[in-house]
Amino acid sequence: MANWNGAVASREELRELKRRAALKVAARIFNEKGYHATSLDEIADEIGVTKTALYYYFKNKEQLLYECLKLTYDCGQTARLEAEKFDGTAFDKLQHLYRRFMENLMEERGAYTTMANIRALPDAQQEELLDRRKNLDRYSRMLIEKAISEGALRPVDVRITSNFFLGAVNWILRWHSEDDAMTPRDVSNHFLDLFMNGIVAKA
Amino acid sequence: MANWNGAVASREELRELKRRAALKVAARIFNEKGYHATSLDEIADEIGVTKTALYYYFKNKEQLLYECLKLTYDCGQTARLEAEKFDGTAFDKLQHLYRRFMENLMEERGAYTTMANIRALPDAQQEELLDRRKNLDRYSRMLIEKAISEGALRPVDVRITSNFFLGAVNWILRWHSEDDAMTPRDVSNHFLDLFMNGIVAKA
DNA sequence: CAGTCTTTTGTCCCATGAGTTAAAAGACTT
DNA sequence: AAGTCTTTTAACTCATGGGACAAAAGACTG
Repeated sequence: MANWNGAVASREELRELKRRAALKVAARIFNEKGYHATSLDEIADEIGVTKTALYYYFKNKEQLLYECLKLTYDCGQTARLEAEKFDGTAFDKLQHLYRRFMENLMEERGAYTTMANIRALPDAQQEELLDRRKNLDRYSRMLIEKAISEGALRPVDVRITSNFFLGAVNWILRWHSEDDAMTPRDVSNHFLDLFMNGIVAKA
Repeated sequence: MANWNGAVASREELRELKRRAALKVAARIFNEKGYHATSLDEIADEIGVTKTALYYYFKNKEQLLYECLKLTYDCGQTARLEAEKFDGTAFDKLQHLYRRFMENLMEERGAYTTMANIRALPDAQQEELLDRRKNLDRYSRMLIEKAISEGALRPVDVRITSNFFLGAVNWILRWHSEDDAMTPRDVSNHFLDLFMNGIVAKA
């Protein structure tokens, strides 16, 4: 009974689990202190191994950052893919896109490397990540435009509006912590409400 | 005619001018690459002097960052002070606060070190800057609260709302460049409109 | 133009931290 | 228990960059 599977992880599963754990720690410290200010020794210490052990799992420091950032960008990407599949008007899709995006960010908090400097990466990886962001932004603008032409939204400037909300969303992780009184759901609801309806009292 | 003043700068004025210029360059590079990834040699090179010359004007690298950040936080602070003096309802003051804040940020672009890591600074300076931010946030919340009780705003969650808009504003410098088609005025007008009225079409 | 500031430079020191290598410690197989 | 993987470690190299220092180059005064 070498391995009554499901309970015990295989070699490769174990490896993957350890990678994940390391990424989570790395992401947290990168965010607290910044990429360049964080030493591999520090990350390793926090995990409870030595620096060299990290090199067994990751090619180098850049790779570590790259994978952290990828996890972050996945939050937006999966939200986009979900919204695309979603059946409804552009207005519905827009809401879905941002709701899922916000919730992913707050839940996948381990990946919170939103603020780290992409420029630390080699050009190729930089471009890949920027492309993803661009896709999200493009999709967001497209939906806004469509929702306007459908009459659901008033004729706002698409670029400004998209940046407006993306900014507010990206900022969330700066003030919302894991143990916040408000759940991710609460926050995303409120944000959507503000985005859609503004704050002035209706006459 | 040692110095037909007004045309020629005095020693101290000259010194101040050079400090300013250095800060502007430093701020730009800190933002592009991050504080820790920027070497003093690099900043000095860009200015056209040697690293040691910088030490004549600034105590050390931290000081450089500190002063950059101070300039950034001044944008919010002056906006707050202006708003406080401003005569009008809480609603008017709120608009004024954010309008000036946004415009200051976009105009004083040289100080764009918003995103740099405050944690690189010694605790004392860190606290000082965080206090400033807190003051701005507190004032913003207070105005929102007052404007609600005055009936100008609907009863939104004050904390969420303040963070919502501060996020959108702080993000501006990530996408708005000096030579953008939209002037700071345009952007701030549009942002205020979005903030106040939201995007859904009125029935 | 000698003497005294102020500004800038060239050169050195030294800590930090990324990445390498070879060997040790576990784990799994037969 | 011997042999062969996989995982972790200790010890080293080496480039980078912050900061110190003393000397040089300008500028202003009498």
